[in-house]
Amino acid sequence: MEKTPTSRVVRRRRTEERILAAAREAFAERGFERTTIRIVAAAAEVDPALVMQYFGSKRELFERAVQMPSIPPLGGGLAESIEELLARIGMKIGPIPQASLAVMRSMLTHPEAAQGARAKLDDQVAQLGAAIEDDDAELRAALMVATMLGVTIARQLLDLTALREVSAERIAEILRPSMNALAGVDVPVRDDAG
Amino acid sequence: MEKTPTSRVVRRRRTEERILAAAREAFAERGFERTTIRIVAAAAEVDPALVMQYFGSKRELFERAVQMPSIPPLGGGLAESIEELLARIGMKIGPIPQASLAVMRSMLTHPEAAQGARAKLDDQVAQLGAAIEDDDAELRAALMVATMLGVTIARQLLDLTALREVSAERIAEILRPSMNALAGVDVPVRDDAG
DNA sequence: CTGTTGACTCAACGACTGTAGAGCGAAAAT
DNA sequence: ATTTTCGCTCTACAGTCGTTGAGTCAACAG
Repeated sequence: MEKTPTSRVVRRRRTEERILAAAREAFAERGFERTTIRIVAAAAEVDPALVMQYFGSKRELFERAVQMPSIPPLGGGLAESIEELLARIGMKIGPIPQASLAVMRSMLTHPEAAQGARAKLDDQVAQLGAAIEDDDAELRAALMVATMLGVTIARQLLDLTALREVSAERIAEILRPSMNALAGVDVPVRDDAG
Repeated sequence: MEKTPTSRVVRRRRTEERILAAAREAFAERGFERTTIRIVAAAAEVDPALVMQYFGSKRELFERAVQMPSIPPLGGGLAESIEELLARIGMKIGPIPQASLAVMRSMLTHPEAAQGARAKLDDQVAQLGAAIEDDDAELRAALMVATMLGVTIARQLLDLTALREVSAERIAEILRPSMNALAGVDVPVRDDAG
C-alpha cells in the first residue's frame, strides 16, 4: 500500500465537496427538514461537527449545497425559449441537477427554499414574458412556467405512475402544442402520425 | 354570565372538530414536519396531551385532518371533465379545501402525504384518460393533471407574483386551449378579443 | 528537529419534539 | 346523594436535533 500524503488544501476541498454532494443528495431526496446534519455527515463519512465547522449552520449548508453555476438565460425568440424549456425536462441538457431538485423538494415547507424558488421562477416568467407579444404576456409566461413545474414535480418528485417510464422526448412532444397554446401561438391541428 | 352546561358528546365533538380545523390550517400552511402537536393544540386552545389522547399520534392526526368528503368523480365527457378541472382552480366550486392544501404542502417531504397525493392524482389520471381517445390517452391525462397541479402549487402554495392577483376565471380562460391541446383536441385559433 | 497550523473527531449541552401516565373536576349513571 | 365516567390538564420522560468546545494527529513553516 502506497501512502498518499495529500496536501491540506486539496484534502479540505475534497471533503468539502464530498459533504456538499451528500447534502445535495439528501436535500433532494428527503427535503430540508427531514435531512439531518448527522445523515449528511454519515453519507460523507465525516463527523457531524465537521459539517458545522465548515458551513456554520444547517441553513448555510443548504444555501451552499443548492447554489447553481447560474442558469443560462432563455434564448432570444419565443419558439427557441419554448424549445429550451421543453429540453430541460429531459436529458438533452443533462438530467435535472440535484441542486434544483433539492430546492423544489423543500420549497413547500422550507421558507428559504420557497424564496429561492420564487426568485428563480419569477425570473423565468419575466424572461419568457418578454418574448410573448400579448396583453397577458406575463400571465401566459407564468402559466407556462407553472406547467413545467407541475410536470417536473409529478415526474421527478412524486413519481406519478403514468409519467414514470415515459421518455422525456415523448413528454416534450405532447407538451409542445400545449405550451404554444399558452404562449398565444396559433396551434395547428395535431398530426395523427404517432 | 349564563353558564352553558353543555352535554359531554357535543363538547367532545366540538373540541375534536376544533382540533381538526386547527390541524388542517397548520398542516396546510406549514406542512407536516414543521407543524407540531403543541402548535395545533395552542391554536385549538387545548392541552397538547389531549390531541394525542384523541388521535393517538401525529401521523393519525394528519390522516384524520386530511380526510376529504370524497372527491366527486370527473363528469362523463372529455369537454365536461376539462371544464370541471378548470373550475376547480377557482371559486366556482368553492376555494380549494384546506385538506387538499395540507396534502399538497406536505407531499414532497412527508411519505404518507406523498402516497395519498399519488393515489388521488393517479385516480384523476385514470378518469381523465378514460375520456380521451388517443393512443397516449393516459400520458395526455397525466400531463393535464400535472399542469393543474403546477398551476395550483404556483398560485396557492408558492404565491408566484405573476399569478397572485389574477382571477381564477382569467387563468382558466388562458389554460383552456392548453388543456384541449393536451387532450388531443384540435385547438382553434385563439380569439383576439381579450 | 521543533513549533505551529489546521483538518478532523469526541463528548456533551440545551432545546425541542412526540408521547405517556397520573390526576382533577364536572357531567352522567346509580 | 353517591359513585362512576370521561373530557381535560399537568408534569415529565426519552429521543433527536442543531450546535459547541476541547482535544488529537498529521501537514506545514522555521
